[in-house]
Amino acid sequence: MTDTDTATAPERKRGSGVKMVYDLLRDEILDLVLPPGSPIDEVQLAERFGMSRTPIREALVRLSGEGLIETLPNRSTMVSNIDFLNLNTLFDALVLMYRVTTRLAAQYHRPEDLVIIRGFHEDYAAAVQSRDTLAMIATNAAFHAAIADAGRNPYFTGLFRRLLDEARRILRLYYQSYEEQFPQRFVEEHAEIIAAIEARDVEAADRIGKAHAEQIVLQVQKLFSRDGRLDISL
Amino acid sequence: MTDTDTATAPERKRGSGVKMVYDLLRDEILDLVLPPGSPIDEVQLAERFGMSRTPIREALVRLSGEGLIETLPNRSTMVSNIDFLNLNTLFDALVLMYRVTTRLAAQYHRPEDLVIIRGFHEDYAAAVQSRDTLAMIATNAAFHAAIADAGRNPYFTGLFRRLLDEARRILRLYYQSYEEQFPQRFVEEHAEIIAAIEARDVEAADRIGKAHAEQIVLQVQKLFSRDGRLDISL
DNA sequence: TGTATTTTATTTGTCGACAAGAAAAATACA
DNA sequence: TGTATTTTTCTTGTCGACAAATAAAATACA
Repeated sequence: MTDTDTATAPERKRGSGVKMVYDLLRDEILDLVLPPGSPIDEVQLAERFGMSRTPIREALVRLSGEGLIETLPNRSTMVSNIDFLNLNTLFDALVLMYRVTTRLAAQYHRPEDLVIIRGFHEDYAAAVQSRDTLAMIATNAAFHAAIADAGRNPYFTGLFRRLLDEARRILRLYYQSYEEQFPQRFVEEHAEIIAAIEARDVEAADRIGKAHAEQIVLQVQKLFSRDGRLDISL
Repeated sequence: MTDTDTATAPERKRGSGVKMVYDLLRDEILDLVLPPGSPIDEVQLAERFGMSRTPIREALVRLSGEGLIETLPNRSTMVSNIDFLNLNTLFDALVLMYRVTTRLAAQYHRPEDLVIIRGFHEDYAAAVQSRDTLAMIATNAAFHAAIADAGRNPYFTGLFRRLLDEARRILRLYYQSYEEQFPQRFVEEHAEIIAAIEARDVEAADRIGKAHAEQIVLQVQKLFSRDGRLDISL
């Protein structure tokens, strides 16, 4: 923690502090900068951001509502653990949401949606090219979230975003060990997905989306079953 | 607002206030005691519950996270409106979650789950018998939530609960106009669902769950809007 | 030395007060 | 009378301080 953080922020817009803290903590959690189990101290955060505990607390309540942190009453707050024992429930949900959102995108997308989707597609390809792991993970999530948006079902997109968040943490582990072969393949599959959506071919979108999701899940499952590791954190 | 509320609560366990306010407001919103658009005043609530604004605010942040209330920055907070224009997205999501959760329950339930499910089944039947509309709606949601729990996928149950909450508000409107014919039919369908789950007949559970959901949706849709349904095979 | 009890330390939960922002009301001005 | 501007009012957002709850440390006691 540096000292300059608090010094250079005497003025800031009313109401913006919560969002700033929320966004930053969220990213740090999802990128494993704050690994599962990390303690979250309100006073420390208040000093770091140069504000009182009240807005910090509000940000923490939000994060808690999304399951990213866990609070022991009267005692402590920490980054939620990754539940390796129930990874299959996450994968089940992910595969289904991949299917449904891709399917709905094929049905209901508008031309302008494809522009956005293609943008993230290129961002992802660029991240793969430059072997930027964190960017790969983030842009992949953004790509699929954009597809979900094009499907225009806020309930599905809401769940899907949460699942993609959780998956971000796991992919972060995955790519820490294997930084090489698969990403290029995913780029090609993404292109196929876009084509199916643009052609409004619902069944193809469903099929490819499912295959794509199962592809990823299988790779990750293979990794974890091989290592059999259940605890990585401190 | 009565005066006795504030007088009789000088002592209360630390940390319990938030949950109390959250639970009560949530119920009042879902039962339409607080109709969509109702203003939420922090000071008023603080006086009503005899506590400061801080715990009230935390409860409101939670409700906001679930989309039950909406906040205009620096200005006001109100109960979220029901989006009648996009009801079909809610119905799509509901039908799919009915299917998936019933299906998973048939696969993964344990004997003790059935006890709980049967309990809510009887509660619902009793509510129908006594024509208690609010109880019917609440126990119906509890029944299906219990089935989802038996399926043991926290991501699906999380979304499903939210959908059931939203549906509670709509059913409340529905039953205000039609208080008679359908509930008995739903009781019988619930019994069929239980039978399929107990027999671990996954396909039957899926099929009946889907039919049950579409049954309800169709009745409600007849009152509001219609079109473009989502229909996929698992 | 090992265990039970008291004390301290640390962190959270709650409070009352104040300031900022935005709408509503009041005023000025044509 | 109608419109622009100022003033007031009302609600939220933020703050610093204090109390409660719990864990850790220190002490008492066998």
